[in-house]
Amino acid sequence: MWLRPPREPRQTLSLGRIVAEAVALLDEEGVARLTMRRLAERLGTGSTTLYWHVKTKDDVLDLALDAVFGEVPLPDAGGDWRERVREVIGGWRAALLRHPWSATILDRPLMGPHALDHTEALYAALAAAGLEGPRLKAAAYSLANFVMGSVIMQVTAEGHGDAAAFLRERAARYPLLARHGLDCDWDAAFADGLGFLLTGMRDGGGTGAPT
Amino acid sequence: MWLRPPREPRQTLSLGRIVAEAVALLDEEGVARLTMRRLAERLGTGSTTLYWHVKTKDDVLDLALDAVFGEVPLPDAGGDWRERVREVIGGWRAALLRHPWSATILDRPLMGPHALDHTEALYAALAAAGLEGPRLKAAAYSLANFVMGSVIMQVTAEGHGDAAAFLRERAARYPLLARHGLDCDWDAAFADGLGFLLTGMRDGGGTGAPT
DNA sequence: ACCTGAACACCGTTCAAGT
DNA sequence: ACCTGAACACCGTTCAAGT
Repeated sequence: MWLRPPREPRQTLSLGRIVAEAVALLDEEGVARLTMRRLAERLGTGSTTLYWHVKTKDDVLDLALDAVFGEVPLPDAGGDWRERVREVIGGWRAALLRHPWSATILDRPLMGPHALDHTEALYAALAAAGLEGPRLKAAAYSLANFVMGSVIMQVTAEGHGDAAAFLRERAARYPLLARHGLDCDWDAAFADGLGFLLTGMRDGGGTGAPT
Repeated sequence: MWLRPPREPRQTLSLGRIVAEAVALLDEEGVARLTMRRLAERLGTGSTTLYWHVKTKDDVLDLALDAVFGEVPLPDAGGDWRERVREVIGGWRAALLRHPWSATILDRPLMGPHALDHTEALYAALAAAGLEGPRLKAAAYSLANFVMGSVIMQVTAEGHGDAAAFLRERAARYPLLARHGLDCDWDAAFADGLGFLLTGMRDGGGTGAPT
């Protein structure tokens, strides 16, 4: 008895533990290192064991992404609707930027419980502003597209080398880009864009049909 | 001589041929099937041969994505600036939607010559509207984010099962989503959102600072 | 119900070698 | 300059088998 190795007090595996470890792995090592084998290793199991808890590696990614949305607190109702929208959308942005790998992973349905809770909250904030029908839908759609796009653009820009220097060398061909593409204040650009959308969806804009 | 196999009149390999074949492969078989081996097979070479023309598989993806931008005609200057912006942004959207795999690939720097030409054209259209400085930048940023987000959202929504039915079952928990998340008219939603942005960036919106 | 190991059919990439 | 083959160090996933 005493000579036997002291029976690893390792917690039993569970979906929750798998997802938490996946997020940690993604944070620490990046998306390319998320491997069923590597994940299992960090959990102290064989890779094939994961397949009892999860159907495929894609499941792990879906769950990890939803966990990011789970970090965002839901806004409380009431108050200025504009402020509430800024809170929801800003919350998404902050959470996604905290986990840059999520930008690489945004090309999958946001149908997890946390994502849905937040999307519903966004609709609620817009409905409180008096929007309804296709107009409400268009507003929610635009805002969601805008955040997703922002995060992806920022993460990829920050991740890949010195684009500014690259553009400066080509200032002759791309004068406007070279002048403005540099020294990004991402937060300000984001706030401005959000401002455009918010005032746009108040002041008509209607079906946006070309004239 | 006559008995020898008739010396494959196979065109010599070139970067152009590799990229064209990669786009065809992506269109026909999807992003998961883009493999250096599979690509080489379609080109009638060994997979390792590709590495003389290309440094890594990522290069192939970068080139394929830029080729998509290359399909979009550049807008001619002049005319209503709003119409011109709609032309550029709508052109991006159409081209990206024609190659749904591109949505999965948008998390990489859009620094290819075609992408840069179009981004410069977008800046030019906005500059023609009188925008300048950080305001111009914010406008371009918002528009680019919006298209990218739109394409990604639409492609993933269309690619993955019946989200509408899923939401209908959960109408109790997500009432607004269940009511509006269905029967999407993507084109209308896109046009509306673009309208929001265009009117927003004309009518002030300023730094979008919260009040 | 949960975990394991061996095995299958793949990957991207390197490199010495050929023409 | 361009192409080839063999080889390395990996992948996701299945499945029969164990407890």
